[in-house]
Amino acid sequence: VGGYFLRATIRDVAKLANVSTATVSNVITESKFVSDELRAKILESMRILGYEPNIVARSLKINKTFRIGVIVPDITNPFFSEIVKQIETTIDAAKYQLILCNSDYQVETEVKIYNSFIMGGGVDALILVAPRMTEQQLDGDSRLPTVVVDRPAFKTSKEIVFVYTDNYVGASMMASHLLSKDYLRFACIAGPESVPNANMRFTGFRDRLMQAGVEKDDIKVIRCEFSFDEGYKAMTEILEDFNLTERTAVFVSSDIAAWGAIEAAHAKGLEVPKDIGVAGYDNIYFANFINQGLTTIENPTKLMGEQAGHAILDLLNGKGAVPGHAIILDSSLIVRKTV
Amino acid sequence: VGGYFLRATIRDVAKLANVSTATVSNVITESKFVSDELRAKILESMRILGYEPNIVARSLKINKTFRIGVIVPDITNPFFSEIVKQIETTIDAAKYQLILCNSDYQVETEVKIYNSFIMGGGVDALILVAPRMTEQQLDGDSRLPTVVVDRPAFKTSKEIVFVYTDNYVGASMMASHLLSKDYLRFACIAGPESVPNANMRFTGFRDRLMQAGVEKDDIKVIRCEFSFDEGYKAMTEILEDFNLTERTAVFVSSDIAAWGAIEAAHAKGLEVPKDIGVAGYDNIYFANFINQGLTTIENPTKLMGEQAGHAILDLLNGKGAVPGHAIILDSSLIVRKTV
DNA sequence: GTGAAAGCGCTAACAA
DNA sequence: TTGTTAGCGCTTTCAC
Repeated sequence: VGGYFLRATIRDVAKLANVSTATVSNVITESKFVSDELRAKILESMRILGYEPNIVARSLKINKTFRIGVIVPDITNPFFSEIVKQIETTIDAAKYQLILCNSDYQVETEVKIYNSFIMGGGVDALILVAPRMTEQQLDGDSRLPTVVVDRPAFKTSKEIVFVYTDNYVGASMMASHLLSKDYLRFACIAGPESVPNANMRFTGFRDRLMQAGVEKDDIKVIRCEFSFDEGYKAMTEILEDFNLTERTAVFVSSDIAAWGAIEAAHAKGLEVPKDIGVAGYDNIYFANFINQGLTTIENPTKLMGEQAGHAILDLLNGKGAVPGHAIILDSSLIVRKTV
Repeated sequence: VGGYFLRATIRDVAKLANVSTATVSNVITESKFVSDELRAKILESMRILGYEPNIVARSLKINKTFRIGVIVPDITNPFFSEIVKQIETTIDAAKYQLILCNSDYQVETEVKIYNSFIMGGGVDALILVAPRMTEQQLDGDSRLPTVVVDRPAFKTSKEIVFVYTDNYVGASMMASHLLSKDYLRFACIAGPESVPNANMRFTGFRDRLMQAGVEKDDIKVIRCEFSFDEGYKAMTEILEDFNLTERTAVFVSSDIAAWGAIEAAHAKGLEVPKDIGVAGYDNIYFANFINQGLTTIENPTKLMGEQAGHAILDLLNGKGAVPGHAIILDSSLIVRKTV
């Protein structure tokens, strides 16, 4: 269609330079020594023909694509986009490219994408960010080196490495902080039950509270997706049920949903933290500016992305191939102004 | 390394089913009729062997990868992540995958990535989001169908389609609005000069203002990158120079920078819009909640992403191959509370 | 309706 | 040091 010319192949170059394709290949890959004379002639021929190696043919031959599949719930979520960006930066340095897929928070979609990767090939490895599929599925018939980010490790026989923070501990730090601020009633806007870390956050929070003597009835739970809208809705619901006669705090299990929750409180004419306390989780970039500064738990996205990138690179280079290896990063309490 | 088994090939399947590879291929691609008997036998063999076609080999043969390269300044920027997400959704429906690269707002990086795509192959097409390279570079020796998003069209002989809004018009709408609000002095925190649309926004803004009789000296300009941090810095700088004795408004040429600018104003003890008006551009998802609602210009990210996706698909299918075809989307003024 | 065989563009063993 | 050649796994013409 209109104006496209045929690409030169290695054979065209070889012919023009009067050498064999093997020699051309050797100057391209720098895998063998080629005399200066020939090398110059070949380079010149390549220039004349505008030759660039066909990456697909090479991939087929060497059985390596230099591409890594990344599955993420939603690239639009700042928490995930930070991670992806860092992954990209890290693997780019090693000449790998990233194939990005959104699962849209749907397990079925995630599994579909996952299967198409592990079966179809076309990538050398896989990075799964906050995956929701079952451990069995993850431990299934993949032949690909895999790193799982932001999900607790589990026992596996596969070449999987896990990069995450201890969300149970994080959530209980937040609970302690809330306790120290003299809140009496609590709500948790927790993430979906299909997300292991959402459950870690909820149980970490609740356990710490109950351990401090808070009654179960004084801890309301509501589940929602990790999004602004759902956080907004969840908070609206809570506000309808709850009478705020006692000092109450809401722990929302992601900053983005916490932001939505805060706006929902505003919409009801409530001030944060005066009328109700709201805490988040993740410490996304913007957290610092949500409602003058959202109190939250640091979930080190950059570090996670970086570690995930390095981990996958290691796996690809045959290092760090301990099945189920876990890289556990630190998280910490970030006290700001919403609680 | 440890536990990986060899993938079955089409020949293994053929052997097991006692047919030729051609027949197996025919059932896979459904390109020719195969008797029910053989088809069943082949399907069964595939199942037994856990066979899946090697996508790389197929790509080499049919000279098509079903992958599209997408270059974006920064996936972490909500404006871009929205676009990318929509692109992904759109092309996914046509079985294409997306290879994501961040240029980090650097022209050199962008050009490097661009070249590696147009030379090396490995993708069937390219989508460039808000690219900064020159028109000559864009009109250079690419053989790939390309769509350029969020940048004004220019004359080209290549199979490029442009998807964008008229930023000159958008900015002048904002200027009109500011005028109607009786502001007397103006500043424009404009994007980098290397970005065509940043200049459109600035000139559209200034022209409208001067046309209404505003003196050039009452329009301050300062350039910065499209980011929260840079918007913050730019505003800080403006505030040091400007005495706010007269009603002044700052037009920031992206929402994300506008947010930074607003926070900078807050840091100086100023209230928006009481002490100073701030307007943005793009209407990103969060704009609705920045400082109770950022006044801005709608830049339809979803539509842009969608149109870009469809455009690239059309190009790939040989449709819409008019060199330099432009798809111009509407933008509109979104009046909220910061001005 | 099915099969034999060529060949996509490259790399790498082996030969010279 | 350089060349010959087989073959990666697939699709596709062309016989049958």
